[in-house]
Amino acid sequence: MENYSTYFSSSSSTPPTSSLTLSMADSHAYNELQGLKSNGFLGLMSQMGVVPAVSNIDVPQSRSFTVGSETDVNSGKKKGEKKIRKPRYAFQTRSQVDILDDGYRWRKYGQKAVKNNKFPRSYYRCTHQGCNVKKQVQRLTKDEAIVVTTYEGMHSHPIEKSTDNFEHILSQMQIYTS
DNA sequence: CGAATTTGACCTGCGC
DNA sequence: GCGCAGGTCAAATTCG
Repeated sequence: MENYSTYFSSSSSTPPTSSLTLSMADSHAYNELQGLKSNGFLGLMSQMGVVPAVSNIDVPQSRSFTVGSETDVNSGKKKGEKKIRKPRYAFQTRSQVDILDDGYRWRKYGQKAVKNNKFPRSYYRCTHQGCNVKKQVQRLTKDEAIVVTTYEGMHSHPIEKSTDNFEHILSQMQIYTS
């Protein structure tokens, strides 16, 4: 069921916010694309010459995106290891479905309703062992056609499914890099 | 039968 | 210190 794509073609009467809006959380600290070279989805984008950009995501409530801070989930007691920065990459995608299959296998582990959003936010985790990549999918309450997918972490394993399909989808999308 | 989803509870950080 | 909001866990349930 590859229901995504579709909307990307209708670029005629759609505002700049439509299509795909690529944005990086906290470019300030991660503009070096550490490890972004060839890691599945993100790597794919860098191959296409996509440059991380900010200021594309227009979030009225900054609460929605806690960017600029390490998502260290170490509760209270941390092992005192090196500060592992946790970059998060947000993607605004115009799609009618929430599930944007990027080739990896995700297991949903939670769903919460956001305060200023009438739509719930879904939390996914990569099912690969040792792969702690997380992603959360959220829909904008203003434009329910916009789905924001936030990736957290990097995959350290090959994609399980054929990327060809996704590449094809990407080719249909317009990526704004400002 | 195993894997993935669902859903409420629980935990933690932050603001007041 | 309390309450709110976001994030995660885990048991039960459903699906393939």
